[in-house]
Amino acid sequence: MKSENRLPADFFIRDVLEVAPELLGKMLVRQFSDGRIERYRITETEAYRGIEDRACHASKGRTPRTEVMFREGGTVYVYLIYGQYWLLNLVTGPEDDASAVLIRGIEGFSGPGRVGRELQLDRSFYAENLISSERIWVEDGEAASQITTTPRIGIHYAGEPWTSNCWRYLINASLR
DNA sequence: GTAAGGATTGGC
DNA sequence: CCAATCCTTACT
Repeated sequence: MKSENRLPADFFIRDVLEVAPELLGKMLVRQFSDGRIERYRITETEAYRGIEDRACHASKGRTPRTEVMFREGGTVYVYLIYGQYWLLNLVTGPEDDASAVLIRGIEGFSGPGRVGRELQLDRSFYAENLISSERIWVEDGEAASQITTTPRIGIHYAGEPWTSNCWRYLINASLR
């Protein structure tokens, strides 16, 4: 019952530009340490596409931090930003395709830092397997009826065409 | 060892 | 628009 609707690995082992928009409307599920299970509808995502994408962390090479992005899709990539926020990414594509989707918003919580805070993420979630994990996974949900796209946020340093690519996806034009 | 900078947020 | 905050990375 619990995992009936859990998305399989195949969902994530595709081009990040397909996965990122399709994640809108899906349910991000978190089982906390006290056993409480919460489900959050995904409302905003961003695609980071491989080593050529200058906005993608993997463009700086395979380091201890980015290593998980090079793995097969279906795992978690978390990292600490500004020394205070854990940002949640879902790795996509086949092995050696260093792409991932940044979860920028879930229903009730707007902004990637707030998502990580609500989900109580920390470094122990690095490389967590979304297919087998007992504390975080993704379930199917009602597809988004309308999707808005814009350039990605906070990557001014990346240069063209990366700063202009509309790789940010939102439900119902729910801009913040 | 030291310094620079960041896929943010919140406040002015 | 700007500062807080502190870990990661790239140097000296």
